[in-house]
Amino acid sequence: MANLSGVSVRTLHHYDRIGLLKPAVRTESKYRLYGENELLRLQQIIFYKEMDLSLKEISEILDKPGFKMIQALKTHKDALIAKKYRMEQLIVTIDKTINKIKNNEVMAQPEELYEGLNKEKMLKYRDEAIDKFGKEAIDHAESELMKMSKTDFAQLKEEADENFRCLYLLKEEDPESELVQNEINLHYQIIRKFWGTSGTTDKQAEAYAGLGQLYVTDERYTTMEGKPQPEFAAFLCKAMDYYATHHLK
Amino acid sequence: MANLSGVSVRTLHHYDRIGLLKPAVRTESKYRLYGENELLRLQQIIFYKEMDLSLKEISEILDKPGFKMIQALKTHKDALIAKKYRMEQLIVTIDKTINKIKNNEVMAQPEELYEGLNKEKMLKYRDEAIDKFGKEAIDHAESELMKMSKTDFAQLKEEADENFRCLYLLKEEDPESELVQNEINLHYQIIRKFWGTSGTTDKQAEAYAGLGQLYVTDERYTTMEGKPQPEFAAFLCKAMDYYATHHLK
DNA sequence: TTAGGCTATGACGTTACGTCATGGTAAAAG
DNA sequence: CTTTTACCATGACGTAACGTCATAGCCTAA
Repeated sequence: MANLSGVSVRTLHHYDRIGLLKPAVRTESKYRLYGENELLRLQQIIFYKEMDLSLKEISEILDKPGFKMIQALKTHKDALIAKKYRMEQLIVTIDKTINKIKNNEVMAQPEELYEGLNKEKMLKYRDEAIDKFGKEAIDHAESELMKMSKTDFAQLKEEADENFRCLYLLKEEDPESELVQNEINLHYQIIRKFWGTSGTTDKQAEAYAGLGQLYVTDERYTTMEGKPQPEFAAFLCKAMDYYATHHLK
Repeated sequence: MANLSGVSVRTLHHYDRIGLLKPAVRTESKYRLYGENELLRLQQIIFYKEMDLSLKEISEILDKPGFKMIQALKTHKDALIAKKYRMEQLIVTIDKTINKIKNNEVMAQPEELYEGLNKEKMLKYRDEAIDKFGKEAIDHAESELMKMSKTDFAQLKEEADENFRCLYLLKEEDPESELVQNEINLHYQIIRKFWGTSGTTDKQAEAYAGLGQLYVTDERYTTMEGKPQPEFAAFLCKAMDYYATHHLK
């Protein structure tokens, strides 16, 4: 049986033990003898294993017919798509890391963290943020930022600026429209990078909505070309609040 | 430390035990106290974990600098690419399977196996093949085929025919040229689907070369539009033999 | 009869922790 | 000063799917 199918003897033992594939008969000397039915079942098992299903899932599929099976396969397909996506992300990240090492870019120093930004302003923002979100969160965020290289940081800042410009252009749209919400989602992802990803999801949701309030109450954060934009601030606040309540659990 | 970093206390215990991350000090009551250095190291660990590296790999990377690290990352990247590719294949397979189930295509019955082909001829071929490659291989091949649905089988047949036509068009080329060898490789893959994938690689190589001989000695297999093509048969034989000796170990 | 080759069972190893269970500690509450 | 509350530590078992011995029985050809 093992030779015919290509699986190991140990594997057959294992399948026997867990009840996935029992031998047709057991001789008096305890030898496992398999028949044609067992071979066919084994081949099904191998097939589903190739599709990365767990043995538990396989036995559920093999012992039930039709509809359930499609459901299981679809679920599994989604999982595979997610995995594939993850692989892609990781590949990109690795490439970036390799480049960083090659360029001898070391982790940024704390002093450089706010480089390129108005230092005073940032420190004020920092204090305010500590009040709003707690010292732990900010400490965490800073340690996250410190792990980034200069180019990474510059890129993140660029992304954030671009995103902000996009949102500004959408300020006449419905804050709850898909268009706006997509951009808000991007905003949230970027902000998360500044914060790091600590805290539970609902705490994060709360904090994110809170950040929206911050935009409204402090026009410094919604000033375009020197001019305060209170309506834009209100728009942002609505969009962020909607996002927090509807997309962050 | 656990709160700051987001990992569990158990995880810290684990890292301590395996020596990946030791606390800075241990109080008299055995409490683990971590300092800033440990926090930074932990964040590195988390970073590499996100990249799907094993803890062993991480400790190797963190305890050695520069070049080795790039090497490790590249190796890992290749692995990720392979995984991603695998995911893609699996997704396609699952889709096909779902479609098959939806179309209520059951596994083909043995009688239908040679449907569309000249039955007599096929049975003769079958006997001959059993002589050549042994009963086991043919039995296995048939059970493989039986697992296929009708459309699958038709598709495989179509692929085989197309491949055969291509090879015929290449009959004036050098049998060892890359062009021909690529098509021969495809031919081998298709033949393998008929055979299943049982047996060791060298046995398969032997059998594949033997199949070439079969083409030469029996013109039935290289008859185009009713006319035997002995030169084409010889060409095929050379190409297959070269492929078997050079690409099949 | 014996050696070679196959089989069975049992148990430990692998990865990266999760999840108890038991018991000690530290600091706040009473 | 004691209790409560909230952490902390160690130890051990569980997970998925077998691989890898170790020990011992079985079958068959020479």
